[in-house]
Amino acid sequence: MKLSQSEENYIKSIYNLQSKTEKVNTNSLAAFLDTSAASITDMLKKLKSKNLLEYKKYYGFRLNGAGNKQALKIIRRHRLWEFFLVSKLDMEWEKVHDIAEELEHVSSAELIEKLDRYLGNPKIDPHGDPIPDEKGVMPVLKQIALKDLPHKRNAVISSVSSQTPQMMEMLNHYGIKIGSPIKVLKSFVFDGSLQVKIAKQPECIISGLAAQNIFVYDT
Amino acid sequence: MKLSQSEENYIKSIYNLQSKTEKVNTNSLAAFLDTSAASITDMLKKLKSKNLLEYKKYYGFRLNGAGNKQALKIIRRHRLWEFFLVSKLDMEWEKVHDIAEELEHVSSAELIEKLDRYLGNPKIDPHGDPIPDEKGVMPVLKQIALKDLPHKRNAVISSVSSQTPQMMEMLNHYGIKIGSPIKVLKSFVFDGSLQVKIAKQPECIISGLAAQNIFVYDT
DNA sequence: TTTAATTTTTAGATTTGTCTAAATATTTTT
DNA sequence: AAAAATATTTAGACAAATCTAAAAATTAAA
Repeated sequence: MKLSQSEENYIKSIYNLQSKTEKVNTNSLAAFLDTSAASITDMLKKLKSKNLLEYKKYYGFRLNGAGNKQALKIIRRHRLWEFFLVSKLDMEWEKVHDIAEELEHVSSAELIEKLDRYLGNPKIDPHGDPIPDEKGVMPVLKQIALKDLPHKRNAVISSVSSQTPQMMEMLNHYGIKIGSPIKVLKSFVFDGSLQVKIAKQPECIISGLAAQNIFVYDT
Repeated sequence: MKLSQSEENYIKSIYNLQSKTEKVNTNSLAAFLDTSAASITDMLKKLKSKNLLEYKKYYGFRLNGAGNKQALKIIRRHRLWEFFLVSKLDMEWEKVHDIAEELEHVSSAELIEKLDRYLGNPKIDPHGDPIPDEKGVMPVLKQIALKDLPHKRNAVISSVSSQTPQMMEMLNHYGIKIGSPIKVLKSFVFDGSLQVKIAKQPECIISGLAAQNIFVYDT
């Protein structure tokens, strides 16, 4: 099924809202898309007629199986492009969203599968969000504290718990970014500090306290 | 200036037709875009109002300076993406046009400049067409017979003169494709044959006759 | 349980890009 | 140079996606 850019944007937005609330309602989607409630109603009719949506007037709506599948396809494209922009083109992860928003609508299946292979079948995007596979399955990623990551295991930084200026200063210094590949080389029992290798940067030491507040996906 | 996809497609098409005929006329553009003459007239008015076009009713039209600049920007994006698809994603050059047709409308300047750098500032796309630089200047590429290419010079295969099945068989065997990087390692005076290195493939020997019929851009 | 407030939908208009059919201009032919 | 053929433009309509304003349905409040 060939969808217009608008239809794709609506589907993706509904998917995102759905993951937070059970049923999505017109006004919240209107707010999310910064558009009028009337436009939402118009598009809902259209998506319903294409059998992507469960929708009863005045009762809210949610994607059905087919709609969810479409959403995952679009999200997959978006996140793969984000990964590309950061890891290959060296763009900053804060900036790639809007560009990926455009690239995601290029729908060639061959393109996306080759891009995926070229990128090494990444499991999470630069914002730390999981990338659905070619069948639309979200990878299940267990998030653990860096201090609990076994040695030599390839992992990816997923989040940081403390966002104090002091912490941020240190993260910046070590070039620690969401999505950066990381590996623990050695741990020191004395103070819990770790010797780690982050992305392409030289090895460095991270304190035990930092290692408790940095979380990674063990892939 | 932000242009719609349609506007960009018209501009690009006019540019292409212009390179063949002096003035473009309504019907030829309609045929080229597989659309009605009336649509052409509609869009011409729009492009004229945006000052991209010299257009006098019933007298044909052509892009002005600003229009040409826009066209070159779009062509640059198209050809860079084609290069990416072939050289990085390993797609076949016959298949990349349609995908590049979609990618070319993603207009972030930063994206394109970073893509260009990432690809190594290529000068020709996989079809052998030159890629305009970031200022919109088409590179001037001198095309010479492979037999006249100096040793060790980095060149790119641009065309083949003879397209007999026998020739094609040989080209396929050696993996010779338009756009492949090529370098002459050694030449044998006795029969004019050359030892060459093509793309990532192992070194091979090409006959003097073949070397007369294969043309390259000396970059 | 009526009234008030909120949410959602409908009605009708607008913009962009397209179309067909008719009108007009230009070019070619006789 | 008038008629015929061709090319181009205009007029009017249509579909997609949006909007505003008004109507209808639902929910909350008094």
